[in-house]
Amino acid sequence: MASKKEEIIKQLKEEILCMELKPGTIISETTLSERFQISRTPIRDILKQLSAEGYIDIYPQKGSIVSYIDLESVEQIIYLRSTLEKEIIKELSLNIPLKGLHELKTILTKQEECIKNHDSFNDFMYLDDAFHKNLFTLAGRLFLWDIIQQFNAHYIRYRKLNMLKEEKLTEILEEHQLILKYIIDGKTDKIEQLVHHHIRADVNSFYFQENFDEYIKK
Amino acid sequence: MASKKEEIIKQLKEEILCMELKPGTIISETTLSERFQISRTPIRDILKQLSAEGYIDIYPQKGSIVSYIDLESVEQIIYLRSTLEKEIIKELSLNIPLKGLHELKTILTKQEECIKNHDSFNDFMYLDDAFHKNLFTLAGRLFLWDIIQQFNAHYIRYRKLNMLKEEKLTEILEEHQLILKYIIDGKTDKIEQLVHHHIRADVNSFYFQENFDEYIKK
DNA sequence: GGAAAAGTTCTTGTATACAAGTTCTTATGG
DNA sequence: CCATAAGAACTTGTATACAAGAACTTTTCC
Repeated sequence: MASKKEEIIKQLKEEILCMELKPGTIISETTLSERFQISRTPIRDILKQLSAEGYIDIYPQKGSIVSYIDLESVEQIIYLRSTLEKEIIKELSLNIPLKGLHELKTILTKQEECIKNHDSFNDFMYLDDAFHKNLFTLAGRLFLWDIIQQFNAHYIRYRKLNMLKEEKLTEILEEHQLILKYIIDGKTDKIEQLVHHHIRADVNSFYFQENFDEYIKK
Repeated sequence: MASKKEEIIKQLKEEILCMELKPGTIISETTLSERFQISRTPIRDILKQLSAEGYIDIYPQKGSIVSYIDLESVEQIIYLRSTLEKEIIKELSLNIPLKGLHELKTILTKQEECIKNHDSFNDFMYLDDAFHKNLFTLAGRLFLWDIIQQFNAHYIRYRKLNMLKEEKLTEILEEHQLILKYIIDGKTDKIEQLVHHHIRADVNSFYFQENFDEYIKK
């Protein structure tokens, strides 16, 4: 029944990422075991894993809570991503397979439609992730993308709180298009600055979300 | 008794890293629970963690073995380190605190002595790690150093198998000294190439270790 | 009334019994 | 003799009982 555990983990991650389970919420082993009709032993395994990925904080012999968003983690992950993606995209600009270009274009087309149709922020951001993940994959660095995902709990929630205005989404899309253009044209020298700005862009627009502070780690 | 678990983890990690527990060795929960005089429940917690960090592979409902060295992981971690360190050292070359310079120099002095005294490979590599960790710390990126450490099980063992000749150690030391010189002189432009070579250097000398192949993941 | 201490009721941590699955051995039939 | 199937002896996975610790409530004493 490994799949049952996986199911529960997926479920809890979703609830935490979409802030249904708010930072600070007490996580009780017995409550969870009743909810999912499973004993405490596998629940403990699940909590260990969620803790390792930053979703919850375990206080030994006291209890666990949904982790508060740690701005330090967010900043470090942004730095990591921006540094790696600069390098990766530079490499792609020297040599990218045609099939890869096609996949990237397809994603950008979908993002355009997303904006036209006024789809949800989540749908757009799903495509944003797909675009960046594709870059890693094309460069043979999916391994590193997966590592980053394991430390993403804080970053994703942060981004969610900073819900972007529609004009911001357009900006993101335009930058994606520009990145792709630079890759195609082999304009290696211009990539560094653009990617640097692109990864950090959403950090600059976090002002209009209410009740922000109570979710942040002090 | 969280410290008891930590002790056991530390012990097992050591035995795996120094190849006392060879890749492919079967890890039995009951055997470990007898050896450490503790029940299977905490042992399972320990195995989960060792698995997450790549030290062992768990085959559900079958058993666990000490992981074979995965060359793919090694290559990816080297890429990650080299990319990050290029960036970090460039930043340090623009602005490094005096105290940091002193610490780095102290480490290099110890490495010199290490070579003079014909100390063990392990002692030298401990100082190598200390040097690089210090660079991360000075740049405010200890967070990222710690992430890398979590995926180091393959890299460390690989490096160990590639036991370096003494002249190679001298080369490493000289490169460290050069890195430090570039940082001090602010020669940002020269750093990239040097660090790139430095991180990848040990990859080029893996030819003279016997029985290498049986430890490698196919 | 307030403070400190004892006791109750939570929490998680550990040990163990049992269930379920895998592998190895043995036996049986062709 | 070999192949296949049945069963025994392992493995890990789960449930549960119990231990130990933390927090909260109540009581007792000043």
